[in-house]
Parts: sequence; C-alpha cells; structure tokens
Amino acid sequence: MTPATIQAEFFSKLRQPLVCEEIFDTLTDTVFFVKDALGRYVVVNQTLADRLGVENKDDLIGLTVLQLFPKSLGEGFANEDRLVLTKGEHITDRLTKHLYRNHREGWSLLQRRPIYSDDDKIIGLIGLAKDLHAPNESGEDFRALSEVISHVQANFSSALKVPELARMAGLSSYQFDQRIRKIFQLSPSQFINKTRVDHACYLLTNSEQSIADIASSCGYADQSAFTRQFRQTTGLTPRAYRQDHEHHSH
DNA sequence: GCCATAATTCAGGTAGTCCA
DNA sequence: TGGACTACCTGAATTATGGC
Repeated sequence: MTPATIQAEFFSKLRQPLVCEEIFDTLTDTVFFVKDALGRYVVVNQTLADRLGVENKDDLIGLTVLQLFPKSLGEGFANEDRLVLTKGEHITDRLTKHLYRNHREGWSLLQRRPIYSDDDKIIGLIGLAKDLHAPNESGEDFRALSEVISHVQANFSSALKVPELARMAGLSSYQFDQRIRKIFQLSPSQFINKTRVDHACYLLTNSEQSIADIASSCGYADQSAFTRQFRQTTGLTPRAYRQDHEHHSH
C-alpha cells in the first residue's frame, strides 16, 4: 500500500472536509489561516479573531488582510499573499511584524504555502504566524535581525559569514548567536544551512537540474559539500531524496 | 549579561572511487 | 565518460570557561 492510497482511503471515510483550525484554536501564540485564490480568508483560528478584536471567527470569512489589518501591516501581508498565489512561492521563516492582542504590534515568524487543485492550479494558500517575544521592549533587536534574516534568505546562494551578519545586525557575535537561537532554536550557521537545504529540497522535487547545479545555486562550493550536508540534514543523499519524492508523486 | 580566549567540533576543498 | 559519492586534511565556526 503506497502512502498515496493510505491517504486516499483515509480521506474517503471523512464525514466532512478535514478542519484543522479547531486544533489551532488551542494555540494562543499562533495565528492559522487558509485563503482562496483572491486572498480571502476561508478558514481561520480563534487566535486571529482575538487579535483583530472579533468575537466570532466566522465573521472574518470572505475578508482580506487589507480590510482587516492596519495599512502598515496589511499591505505587506497582501504582497506576500500575491507572491504565493501568483508565483507559487513558498514563504518560510519570514520574520515580520504582526498583530498581537489589544492591537499591539509584535514580531512573528511567518510561513505560507500554495494549495493546488487536482489539475495543478493554485487555488489558495495555507499559512501560520508564530509569535516571538522581543528581547527588549522596543523590538529594535528584531527589526535589525529581520533585515539580516531577509538578507540570508535572499543571498543564500553566495558565501555568508556569521561575523559579517552579526555586524549587519549591529550586534556582537555572542548577541547575534543568542538572538538567532531564541528565534529558530538553531545556531546562525545551522539557520543558513536550513535555508539552503529547504531551497535544495524544492529544486530537487520541482526541477530537472543536476545535483551539481542545485549545489551551486544553493551556495555550496561544490557538489560534495552539498551531498554531505544534505545527507546529514535529511538522512538521504540528494539523488535518493529526488527518487523518493518521484515515487510518491506517481 | 556580556566579552575574550582556548579547546573542540564542524564544514569546505581536494582527490579519489564507484557506477550507469 | 560524467555524475554521484566518500575519505582526509585544513581552516572556520561553535562551545566552554573565566573574568568583569
């Protein structure tokens, strides 16, 4: 029995569509949402309703971020939604301002993924935002860090030095290390590696590029360094990972 | 809590092997 | 023959520790 048939058998028994937001209602530090192709909420958890000062979460269904959030936040969220809905981009670990309780702004770690129909069209997106707690009241550390994290996520294909990133954030190496660990539970170099491996996984399953080409485009000096790192992180060599995902998708 | 420094661990590069 | 993988050496990054 393949994983696909196990899934198909399970879903065929459901009395109603699988609803995840109820379990996410219990996470008071995490906002969960599903949106349609126009960026309108179709599923939200109670945490998002609480943040927006809305008693019933169903009142959010059909609305967009531009209608619900202050302009300073809503426009940024709408731009990110567009990237996912029009280009199928994956947004991973984006450090960004979000709305906490009582309309207070705080920092969160955002994830977004496109949702596809049977005929491979993007019909919506699924996402969540997990609260972070600022090491100082003003959140200045996160503001500087968010720029450095964006820099890493945009430049992981080139050489990145941890001391240089710490300087960019205006922090000592020690402070930078502690902040990154607080957010990601990873060291700075582990975070850089995770960013690279995430992108490599995407290219292995969504492109025909050779292992060597993927190694190069993910910032590894050569294919051997990539293979070693990839195997250490995922437990599989790049080719085995690609073959494994080909089997599961067929 | 932060920094400096020494010890330790880890990652990258080179060179080589294996295999289709 | 070219792509994928591995062993080994070296330098970089991380961790531990002591002092402020």
